[in-house]
Amino acid sequence: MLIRKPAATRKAEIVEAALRLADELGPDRLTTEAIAGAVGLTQPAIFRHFPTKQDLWEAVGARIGELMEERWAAVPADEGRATDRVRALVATQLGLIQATPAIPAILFSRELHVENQGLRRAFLELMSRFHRLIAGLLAQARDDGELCPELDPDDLAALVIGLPPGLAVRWSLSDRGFDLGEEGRRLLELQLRGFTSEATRRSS
Amino acid sequence: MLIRKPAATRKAEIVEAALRLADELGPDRLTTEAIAGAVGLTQPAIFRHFPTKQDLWEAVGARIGELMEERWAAVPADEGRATDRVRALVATQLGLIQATPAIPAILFSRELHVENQGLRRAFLELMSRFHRLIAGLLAQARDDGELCPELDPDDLAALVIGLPPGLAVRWSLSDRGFDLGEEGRRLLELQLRGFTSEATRRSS
DNA sequence: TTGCTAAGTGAGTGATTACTAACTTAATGG
DNA sequence: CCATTAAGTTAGTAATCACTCACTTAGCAA
Repeated sequence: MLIRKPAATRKAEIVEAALRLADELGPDRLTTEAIAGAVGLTQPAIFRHFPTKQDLWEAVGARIGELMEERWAAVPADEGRATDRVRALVATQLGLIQATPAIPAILFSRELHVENQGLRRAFLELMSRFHRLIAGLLAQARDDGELCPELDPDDLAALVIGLPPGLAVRWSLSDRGFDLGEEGRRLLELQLRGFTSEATRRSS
Repeated sequence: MLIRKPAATRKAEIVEAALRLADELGPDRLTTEAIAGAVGLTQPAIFRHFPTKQDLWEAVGARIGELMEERWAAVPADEGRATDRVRALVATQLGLIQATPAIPAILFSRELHVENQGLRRAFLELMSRFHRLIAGLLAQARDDGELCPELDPDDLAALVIGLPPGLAVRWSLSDRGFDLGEEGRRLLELQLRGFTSEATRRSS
């Protein structure tokens, strides 16, 4: 018959289905009916786990944050050159967008901006932390003589973190017609090369 | 009493209102009722001008394309250094996003991606033309000795056109808490500087 | 084995929304 | 000044959707 699962498990299933369907249908067209169907439940069952749809969006937002942090954490913190760690961190962002393509649309969706200011601020905080992380690594790279010393690591980091979403626009418009990770890595090389100090460039 | 306007004028008013409201309410929450209210008409009047809501979205999309082209065309084609024209073109993109902040959300919206593939392709074509435009200018700059000769202008252009949307994500998450144009121009300077050939950098 | 808890269902509701049909009247050209 | 055209209105409809409520039963602990 029907298998009942503990609430925590179901909640996770629902959030995951919501993320997938938000991509397939668009964040706006995401209905509780569609989610229920994907999970294999009736529509009212969703409301047992999330009293309102906004609660569901909140959980989806939190999940995206978790996914980001998980992937950052998987990048070893203290080995290799600082620039290599920047490469790895950017690669996680590209991989995340590829695995969960609804993310850019959700970041711009008004679920986040009009409906849920708190969540918007949470994402801003997350992005700021990522910014500081990258900026710190770039500062370290600069101190190691890898990067041009007169460039501001904060500004460089802004360019680096803008790269994945900037590329995602073209990826999205092209109907995902190219490999986001591959293209992103190639462009990041170019980006980092522009920051490189002449001494290092000659020596490597 | 009620002022009647020719269909062409009303259509333009409706599209403009839709663009503004798509930002305020989100592209998803954009209802014919809200548009009608903003234009000063009753809701069914919208359907006299646009038989279906999809026709309206198509017109909105076409309008965005027009706005882009208008602004590009305003950049003088044959004066100044090639890099200065790149600066001017990027500035138009930043200005457009600032003036019509719904654009990024619309680019990712499923109105465009699931509902209206033709429009998506039109935007891709528009972006490709912009890409070629920038790449051509960068190639020219390279030939003028302004840019490092071994860098591929196509890839450099990809970084340059990704800058405005990449920055728009942060702008949006920060609740538009900084000047997009100003920040964008500063980062573009940094970006271009990375592409600059050493000879030029020393001489300027 | 049994009794309790909570996951899930069936049936429904009010609000919203894209869209229609029949009618009205402002604007325009002759 | 009048007739025609077309912009706009009033009233309504079918569909969709978030959400509710009373009820059922799977799963677990004692």
